[in-house]
Amino acid sequence: MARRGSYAKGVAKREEILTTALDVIARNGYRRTSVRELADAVGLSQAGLLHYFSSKEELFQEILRKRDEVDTGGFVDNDLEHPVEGFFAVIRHNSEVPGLVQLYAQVSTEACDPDHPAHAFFVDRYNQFRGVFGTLVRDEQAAGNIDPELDADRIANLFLAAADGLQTQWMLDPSIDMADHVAYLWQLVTRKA
Amino acid sequence: MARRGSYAKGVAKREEILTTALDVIARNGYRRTSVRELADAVGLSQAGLLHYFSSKEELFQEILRKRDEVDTGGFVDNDLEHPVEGFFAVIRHNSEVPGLVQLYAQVSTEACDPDHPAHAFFVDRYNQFRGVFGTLVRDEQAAGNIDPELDADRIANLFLAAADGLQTQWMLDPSIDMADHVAYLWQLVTRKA
DNA sequence: CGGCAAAACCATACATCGCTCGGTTTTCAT
DNA sequence: ATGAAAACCGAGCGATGTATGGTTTTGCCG
Repeated sequence: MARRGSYAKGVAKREEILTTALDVIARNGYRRTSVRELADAVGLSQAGLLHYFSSKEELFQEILRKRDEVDTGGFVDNDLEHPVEGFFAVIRHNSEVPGLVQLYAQVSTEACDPDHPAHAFFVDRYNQFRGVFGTLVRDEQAAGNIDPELDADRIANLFLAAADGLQTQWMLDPSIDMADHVAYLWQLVTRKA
Repeated sequence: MARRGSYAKGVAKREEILTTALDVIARNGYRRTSVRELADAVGLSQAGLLHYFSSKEELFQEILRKRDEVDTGGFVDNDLEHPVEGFFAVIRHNSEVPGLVQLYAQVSTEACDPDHPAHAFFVDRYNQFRGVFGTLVRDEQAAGNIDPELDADRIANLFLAAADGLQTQWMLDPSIDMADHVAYLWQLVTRKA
């Protein structure tokens, strides 16, 4: 009943774990990163780390959730001339944090399994993004920048899919420019030949 | 020096392993499938199975390589009125073998790590597909079906990316129609508004 | 045939993994 | 100051992928 919150030291440590874990993954790669290594990197035992995140998968999910918060706060909400520029900015930013991209790709793929603890998180995430991008397209249609005959929902899904799929291609061959390709897709959609 | 080939029994068993493994993965999911389970399913010990595939990852890579052979032989090479229809057919076929799609998504993502044994395989695979789809687009441009001003290579990459990304969305929400969305992207590219 | 090298296959063991359990130490509101 | 909860640990459990050193089976060659 008398539930007490986290101590100051606890919340700081939790934050330290999140940022340090991302560093370790970026350096060692997702596959070779174990809970023991992550615990060592922040000066904890494995059991000590698992006091904060009850499983490895929960820790990873939390890293990605934090990334989403930073991204939507820093890029998407800005008052840009063209709202889609915020989307491009996120993608450009991603190519500077390959460890995060790798982590995202790996976890989101694993979470396709309905039994995965982060399954619901990603289902919800994609639905949110579909909604946001769908209204973005509809706004551009209303503004006369996109042919109103086009299907906004399908276009939204295609953009999310292209962004995801380009990550795979970029990780396999970093000379692939993700933002450039997504911008070209936008050009394909907005062109009025 | 006197290297002898596989016995008849061996090649049959190898084939049985490939098909059975795919069944098991489709039923249990990629995450919950262990080498011991796969070995049991074909009546072998773990060591017996690893005589054919020196590692779990090599086995999975071999399943995907075989899938590619079947797909390109059965769909792409056909003399279709519109060659891109072969591409759509593969995607439609994929939605009937969710286990394979899950396996492909998982392994291709893991193989983004340069140290992964299947890394070179996937780098090569994507380069091949980029080439094939690029010439497909250029052919359509020559035939007057696609605006010759458009960048065939970028479009090819976008199609591969969309196909990959739609797999994630489809696995998270099977009501997403992958083939329909890719066909819509084709419509976006071929339209001459 | 018969022999014999290589393929097919197994029992066992090992290191590492994520995670649990029972405990001790540290924090901090009262 | 005190006591309850948070912070943290040592030890260990079950499962995993894989290496080792062997035995059995196959099928080419003389």
